[in-house]
Amino acid sequence: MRSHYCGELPSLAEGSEVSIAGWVHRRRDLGGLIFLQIRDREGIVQVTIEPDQGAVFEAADQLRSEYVVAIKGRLRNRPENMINKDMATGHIEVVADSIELLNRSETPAILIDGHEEVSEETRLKYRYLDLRRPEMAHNLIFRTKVAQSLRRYLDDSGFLEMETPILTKATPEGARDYLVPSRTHKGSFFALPQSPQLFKQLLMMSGFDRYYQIVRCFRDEDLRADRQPEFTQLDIETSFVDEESLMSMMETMIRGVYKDLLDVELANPFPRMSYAEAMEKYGSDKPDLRVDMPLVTLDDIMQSVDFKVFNGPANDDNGRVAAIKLTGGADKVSRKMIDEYTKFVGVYGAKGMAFIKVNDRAAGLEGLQSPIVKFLSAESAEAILERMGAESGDILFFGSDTSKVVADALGALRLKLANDFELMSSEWKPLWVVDFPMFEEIDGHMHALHHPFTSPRELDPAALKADPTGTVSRAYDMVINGTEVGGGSIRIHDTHLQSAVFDILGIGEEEATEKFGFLLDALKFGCPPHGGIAFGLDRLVMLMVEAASIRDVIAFPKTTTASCPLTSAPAKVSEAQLKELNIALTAKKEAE
RNA sequence: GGAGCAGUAGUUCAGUUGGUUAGAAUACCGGCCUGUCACGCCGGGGGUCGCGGGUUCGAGUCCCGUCUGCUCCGCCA
Repeated sequence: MRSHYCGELPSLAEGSEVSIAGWVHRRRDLGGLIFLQIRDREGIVQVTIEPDQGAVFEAADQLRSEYVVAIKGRLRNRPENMINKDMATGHIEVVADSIELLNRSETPAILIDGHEEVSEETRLKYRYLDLRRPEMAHNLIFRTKVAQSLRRYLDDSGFLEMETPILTKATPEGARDYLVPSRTHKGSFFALPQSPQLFKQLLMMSGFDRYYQIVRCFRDEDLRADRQPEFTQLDIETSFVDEESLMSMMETMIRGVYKDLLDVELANPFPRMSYAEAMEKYGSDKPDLRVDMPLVTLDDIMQSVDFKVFNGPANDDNGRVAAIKLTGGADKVSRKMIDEYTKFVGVYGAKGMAFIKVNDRAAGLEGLQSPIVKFLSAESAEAILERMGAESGDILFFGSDTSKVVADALGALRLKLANDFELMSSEWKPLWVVDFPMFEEIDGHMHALHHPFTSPRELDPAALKADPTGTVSRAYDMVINGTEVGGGSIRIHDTHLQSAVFDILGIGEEEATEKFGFLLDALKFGCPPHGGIAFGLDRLVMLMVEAASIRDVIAFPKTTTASCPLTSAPAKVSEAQLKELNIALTAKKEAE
């Protein structure tokens, strides 16, 4: 039996008897000596075998990369010989007394050393090998420790971990559903949950006033570096609380996780920012406060500038002119880079991007280098520079379009500039974004910014209907370093208010009854005031381990086309299976 | 649905204006080396250039289509 993981060995005294088990990470022969590096989930340790060790030497001589072994031996300190400081166990070695070969291995398809990059495709196809790599093992172990820390806090605070259905009902709003055909009800479908939202609200109505669940959620939408079709949420709901106490608890929980795992003290309390301020200053509802480069609105100055690109949006209620300042950027940003940044903001809908290099702040218009300077009067130029706090050597980038395009374009450019010029501070910057609008009007249709069960501040249904877009909701998002790690709200617990919200969203009475009748019914039977939050566990872990991709914190993730190269899922099913489900496929390719 | 990048040895990549037998590193196999740890040195094996079509005397290279991976926009209440 194994007595220790490799990673634990440095804490043991020299001469300790140890027995380890794992894979041959690497083998080195030097003359008659054999060096083995043995790897398990916790680390790597060197095992040394000398030629006069007889049977042990014979056993070691058979070993190849990725063979599985169990080794008994004694610890020996060898600090003078250890060159590789990266190996955590570098100053010790195990002198083997016995080596047992547990299994052989074919030549691995991918290199596990980690000193060479392997393509994503290969890594996913041989994921079980990829997960042997120390980096991936670390990420996944870290993930379970995050979950442990979260559970510990919630359990200690009286929360009940409860399960909710995976086979459930399709929701009319929100993301595309993954559907599962029903065999017993031919032609009907289950949907996999996008979140346990309604079930957790029903649990509140049942009196389980503190609920949580670490739960898989499913959304059939296109993937991103931080988005998978199935992902894990820490889902929480509580009764008889307001947003203050809930946010306070959740902060404490997240501060605890950072303290436990990274020994980092996050701000106490987290700062708050309104949605309006976040959009205004950062062009985003998840501002990254590590970067100090706010968007500055210039509408009032640009209204009178004789240049349609500026005065158009400046005079339009839905338009905006704003700028950001890259301090000392005039010399660093070449013409070519400006072209690249212009292309970059083009992706967000910006039709162009004006800039001003401030070569000599004292020289007025003469001191400015820019294609747009000819449209500016000395007074308006001075007003812009004054507003921006611009000094000699700075460069300004302008956005002038609809408010949305300006926010998206300059918001993204701000982060790109910070990355390109290494302006990100290394601190952790958490905050709450609050005061979200209840609704958003898109193409004449009302949309819930959060979800349709979020309570508005305005509790009178009639008043809400009179001015839906003017209403602020009781929602809150937790944002850390520009990543939305969690979001929630106080919910509606009044059946009339819930009906009014459905009505505003264009969900008629009939549809509301069909889709959410059970919720509207339940609200009538003594629903306590309640609210909750859901954290994206994958994103939280990703942020904490600084992973570039969500795939690096999930054991078996999907590719960009939502498939799994390891199992070849999704896959075709037999005619018999389809027949049983009463499903006929129509889109047959002629190639088949 | 759209844009960009990539696909060549087990792996990571190079491959010029279209031109002889497609290279390197690493991994693997054999040999040498008694303190290596990305060791070093010598030798060896290893290729459906993603797939299909086209242009051409000749295509890894040019053109068209298609598939796959990654990133972004749309989408993700």
